Amino acid sequence: MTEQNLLPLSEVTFYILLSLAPGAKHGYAILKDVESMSQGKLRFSTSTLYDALERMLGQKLIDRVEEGGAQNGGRKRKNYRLNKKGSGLLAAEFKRMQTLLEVAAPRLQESTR
Amino acid sequence: MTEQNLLPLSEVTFYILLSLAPGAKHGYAILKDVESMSQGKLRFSTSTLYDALERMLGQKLIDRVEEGGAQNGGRKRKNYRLNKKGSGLLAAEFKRMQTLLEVAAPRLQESTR
DNA sequence: GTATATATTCCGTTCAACGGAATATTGCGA
DNA sequence: TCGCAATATTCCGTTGAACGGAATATATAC
Repeated sequence: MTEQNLLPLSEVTFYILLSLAPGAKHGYAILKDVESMSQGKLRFSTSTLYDALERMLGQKLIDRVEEGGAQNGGRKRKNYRLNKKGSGLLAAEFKRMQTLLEVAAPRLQESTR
Repeated sequence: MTEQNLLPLSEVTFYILLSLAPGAKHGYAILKDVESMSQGKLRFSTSTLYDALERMLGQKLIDRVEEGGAQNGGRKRKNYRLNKKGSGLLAAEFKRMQTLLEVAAPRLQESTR
């Protein structure tokens, strides 16, 4: 999987990476963070979020770091941390969007003339 | 279907709207246009393109305008034209991306510190 | 006329995204 | 300590966008 093949990022992937950029978080915290980042406009269902986290682990964009907490057999909160590949991909998507906006701007003018 | 529900646009939808902004085109011409717009980096399969065009017709983002050409019973080239809803949606997606970049920029800094 | 480029349609597969319910854990006030 | 709300994760089934690739049709050039 080259970086190019992963672009463009889906909205959920982009927001997860963005949410983890300042530091590790567990799933539910990401959910709330995205909600506030988007002024409540964006709300992913839990399945969408956790599906995406699993996928991103498989793609090696993020790492899971266990937290002390729940006892044996119980569920633990799982923390996720951006790794090098993940932050590189986030930066690449950022650039992709910037470039796209530059390409799009002059055409947008034409559509409203 | 409100405009919000259609956002974010998929890459193929965005590029189709963008390609039609300067004027009507038929499917294959859009395909070639997108290729050149992206300096050959982006190439949709024909099924992806024509699937998207059908969907966008259903969503009333574009209109089909028949062209003189092929005789009775044969296939005609079909031209597609951006309508008001389509160009509005393109503008909305443009703004969405701009806003997203603004939100993302400070976080990107943090991820590379 | 036949090869090549242009153009559209069709078929089957995969997988991200989703709603929503079920399950589990933590914190807190009465 | 009981119970309730908030926090947090997992599970299930469905849908539809995106895709590769083949088939089909038409136009153009030689």
